[in-house]
Amino acid sequence: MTSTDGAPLRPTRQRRAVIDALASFDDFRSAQEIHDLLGRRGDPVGLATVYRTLQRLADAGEVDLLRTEDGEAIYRRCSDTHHHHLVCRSCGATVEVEGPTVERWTRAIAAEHGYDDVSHALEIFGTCAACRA
Amino acid sequence: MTSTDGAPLRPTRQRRAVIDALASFDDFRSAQEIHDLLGRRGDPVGLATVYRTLQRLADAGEVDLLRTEDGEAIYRRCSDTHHHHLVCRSCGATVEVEGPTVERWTRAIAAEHGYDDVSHALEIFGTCAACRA
DNA sequence: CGATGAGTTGACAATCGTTCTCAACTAGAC
DNA sequence: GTCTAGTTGAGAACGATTGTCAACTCATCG
Repeated sequence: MTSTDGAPLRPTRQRRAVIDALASFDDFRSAQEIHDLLGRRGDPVGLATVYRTLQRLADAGEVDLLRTEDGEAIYRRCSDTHHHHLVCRSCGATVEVEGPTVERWTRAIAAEHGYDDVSHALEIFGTCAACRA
Repeated sequence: MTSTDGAPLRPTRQRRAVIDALASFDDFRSAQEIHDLLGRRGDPVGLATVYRTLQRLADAGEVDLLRTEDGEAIYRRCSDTHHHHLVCRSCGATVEVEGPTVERWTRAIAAEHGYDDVSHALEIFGTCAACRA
């Protein structure tokens, strides 16, 4: 928990493998799915290591971490600017969206109630054009 | 999963106990905390029953279900209108907030990307006035 | 009142995602 | 090559949640 960050973070085969995997898909995947993917791909990485790596990346803000309805953690590489997700509830297709509107609104609402040091989590769910057909 | 709803839902001591417990606090609590609370209060209800009851209530929209950072489910009774939560990240104090701004924004963004049948989840975290001191 | 049957309960086992443990194993610095 | 701190993987451990199933509770009907 002491993300004192001083950690050097060595570039190992395993870390590279996980990062490569993340680069190979555009939707959110669970740690286990990524672990399986690596195994099938012939670049096996221990499950614990996958979890550890994903955790580090998430801490560093290099991947997004979401929770499915039943609390499972799912990951996806992401751009480093603050943004939200528009996720298709049937096929999982994800679009990163952003806009000052919500940012402003949440800050205002929080201030109004005396809350400080504000952050927020917003996910939008819908049915994408393809799935509607 | 077939929430055909036809279920009568008998008002038992246990169900009443859980509902009473929910009425006795204003922040989000985990199923286990509620289970403990009931035990201490001398109105013991089996853990499985607490989970089952909370689930039913959540399905019926009578309680809000949130996920903590580490994926644990936490519950709280709620008003039945659509709203969001402003949660103090240190003491858990919660304020229900709502406003047309976000609703409008999310719908617009979704439409812009061809997404239909939109819903969204927004939680705001911050430090409340009391905790800042 | 007693029989009946569907809904409900609770102790406990079972799942399943995730984290921990720890000895063996690097990657780089000297 | 030697050292040392960081890293890895197999498997155990954990913790929240769900499943199992026999006992129980109620409302209803005779």
